[in-house]
Amino acid sequence: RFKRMRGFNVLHPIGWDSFGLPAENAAIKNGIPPRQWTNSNIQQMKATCERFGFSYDWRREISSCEPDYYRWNQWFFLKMLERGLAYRKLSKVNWCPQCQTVLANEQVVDGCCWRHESTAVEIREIEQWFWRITKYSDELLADMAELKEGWPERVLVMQENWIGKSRGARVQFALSEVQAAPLEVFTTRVDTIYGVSAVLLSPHHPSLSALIAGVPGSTAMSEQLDSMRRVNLKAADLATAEKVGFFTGRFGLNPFSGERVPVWVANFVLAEYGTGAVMCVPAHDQRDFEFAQKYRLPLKVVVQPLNGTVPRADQMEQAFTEHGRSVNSGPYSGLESSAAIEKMTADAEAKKFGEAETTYRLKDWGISRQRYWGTPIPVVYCKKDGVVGVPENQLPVRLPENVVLTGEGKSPLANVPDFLNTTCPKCGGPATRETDTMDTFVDSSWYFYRYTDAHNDHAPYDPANVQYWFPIDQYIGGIEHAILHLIYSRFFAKVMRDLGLIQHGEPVRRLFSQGMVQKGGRAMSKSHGNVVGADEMAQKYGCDTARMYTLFAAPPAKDLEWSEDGIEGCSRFLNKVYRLVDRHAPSLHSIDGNLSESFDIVHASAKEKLLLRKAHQTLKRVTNDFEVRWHFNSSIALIMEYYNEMQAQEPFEQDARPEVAKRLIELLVLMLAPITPHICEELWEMLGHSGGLRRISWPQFREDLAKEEQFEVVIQINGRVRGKIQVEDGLSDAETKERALNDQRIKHLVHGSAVAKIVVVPRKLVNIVLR
RNA sequence: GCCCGGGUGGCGGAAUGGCAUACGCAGGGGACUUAAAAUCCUCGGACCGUAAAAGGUCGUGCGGGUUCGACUCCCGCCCCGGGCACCA
Repeated sequence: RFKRMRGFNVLHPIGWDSFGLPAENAAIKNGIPPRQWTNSNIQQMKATCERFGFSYDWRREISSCEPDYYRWNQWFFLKMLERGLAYRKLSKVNWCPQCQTVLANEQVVDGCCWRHESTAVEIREIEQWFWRITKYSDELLADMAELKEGWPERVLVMQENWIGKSRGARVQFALSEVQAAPLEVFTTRVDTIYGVSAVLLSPHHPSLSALIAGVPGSTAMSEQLDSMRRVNLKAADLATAEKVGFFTGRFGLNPFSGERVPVWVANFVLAEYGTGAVMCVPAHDQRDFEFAQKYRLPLKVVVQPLNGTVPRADQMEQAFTEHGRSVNSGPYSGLESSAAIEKMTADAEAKKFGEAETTYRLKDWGISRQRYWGTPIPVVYCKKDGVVGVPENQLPVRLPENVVLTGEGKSPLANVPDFLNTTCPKCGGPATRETDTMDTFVDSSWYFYRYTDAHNDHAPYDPANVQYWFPIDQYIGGIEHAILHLIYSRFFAKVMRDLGLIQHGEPVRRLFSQGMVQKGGRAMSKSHGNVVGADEMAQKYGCDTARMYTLFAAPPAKDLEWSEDGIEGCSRFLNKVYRLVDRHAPSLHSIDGNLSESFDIVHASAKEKLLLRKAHQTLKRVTNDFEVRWHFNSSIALIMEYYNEMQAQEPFEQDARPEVAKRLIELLVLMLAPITPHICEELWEMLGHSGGLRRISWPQFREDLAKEEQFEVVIQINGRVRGKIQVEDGLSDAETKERALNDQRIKHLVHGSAVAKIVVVPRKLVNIVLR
């Protein structure tokens, strides 16, 4: 509303992210079909939005569970399939036994489901569809430079960590006694390789069983391996779990030094990162240090601090992990760490036992869900042609209704023969449909583009519309979206750009992370069951009061423990404003309150001056609070102060011309209009205006009206306030100083002391520093 | 462990190096009223001081620093919230 008053063409849309598990679970619990349950919720929420006057553009309303929306999810899927961005593979997945479905990596929190905080995620092997978000890892990282201005730093940091780029080298350790492919390790500190005491393998390392076969004691080792693999701790516990390992009986050869080093299995080596094998350098890695201490592996110092001495191996209490200078490192001794890394990597490449490599923590996005209430994946399986995408002209693949929902670990769609059995688009022979549905984060990854063209039935949107509106000027959302939704959306924009649909690569220019509203110390949410109904508040106090109070309670960036203490104050205030207007409206009804550009405050009465100044000073700060700072609570406080001043000057119409009196009241109403639109419409009409506030501009701030003639200057002695004087504008520093020193009380206090210095801040303060 | 936020009256919070506690809530006192509601006026950081004033000292998580002057900037801690976490 404020931006519209400022003359902007504002697109303020609304839509319903309406697919997903909660609807399905509620349907199972209550015996209502998900669509019915979902749509009745939408009706209710829509009524609330309308009641509160949120001024959404309802012509652009969308709902992701409708075929006219989700067909475009399917369309994007097919585009990705064509381009090799969608692929299917048997993979270990996170499985939530409560949800009975797969979770994306992003949906696993502390080793548990993001919805079921106490349910540990299991690992299962299932055929899954993936989207190749990792193809964009570098770009997702690099383009964050564009977002530095408009995005909160913490969100960027979280995304950067999530992508987790690290540069290093992959180095081969040949096995010394067996005929087998060399072990490959990934390291970011190849400069420490002369300090290697062992090669450590993950318990899940693929060549492990072949490696230990035939080694004495291999049966015991297999048992030990089995138990290590079974341990399925929460990620958080994993980080603090005790380090355990055993020697495999095999040896590898350090390609740089030629040294023979033992190969160990260690529980803390991650299988899914790098190569699943690392080099163990106890002197320069804290984890290796702890492991080596426990198993008495040798410790060899190969890096020393730049301005220190070589620490004695037997006196080290922890690993020295920083960069420094190489020592005991053959031909590389004496090089600084970064130079050593560069040279050793180059040499490894030249001698073909290693190469530079960059790894990422980001993994491809698994989008298959074994549940009903989502977008069907538009693929059929044919005995002859294999995996075949559904042709575009057959979209949407409709989600069948009247399906028996079981909530058990496979998609209910597999039990719907009419859906399941189809013909192959290629050969016309019998085929079956994919029965998994898409992760609902697909729905929310591109929905905002649809707002520009919500009813297009031959494309997700007309690129020309997107060209006009995008990138989004201002996106608002909770911090919980920092990684999941906001990284998927950025990925989607890049895919759409590569499809030639859009010109830009970043969908959101400015992001505002609002605080979470809490109740009883937890985020207010349906799943916690601690939601305070907005309708009840509106019922009791009116929706303008409710709107005002939610803005007044705290700045929007802040988390807020919800309480309705204080809403009475907003209610009282709006009543006072109403009475003020009601009091003056009859006499001012037919007056033109538009002060001309040439209106000169010099000729105004004292009361006119006082109130016009207050009004325009308020206007200046309120405008800034709305536009720049987003501190709606303090803008409301300012408007209250302005009202208080008007109230204190009553009856001001006696000392103010009617057009001035009217303008003063109009300014109050206009500043409140974005906050409490309904009452302001009424007040505006009472003041004699027809046609409503719809096309009324935000009032123009006038410096000349806001300007003070007199200023209160604080007099300090040694930084403590000791007096105040009134000075007129334009008084020189010297004169201000003079006046301050002539003040009776100051004279008295300064008397007899030596003045070391006097600081004058024009129109504000004089500080007299006594020695 | 690392990275972000945050810590101000009884409460929500204000103050972008210049009068700390604006605005509002709750509370005390008063006016109006037969009474209540509503409304209006008024007082509220702590301590010392005073018959009451006037004054004074301390005070924005703790300890230092920079500055004429610090809630604000710098350094070091503590506590709370969030994120990442055996990523080699």
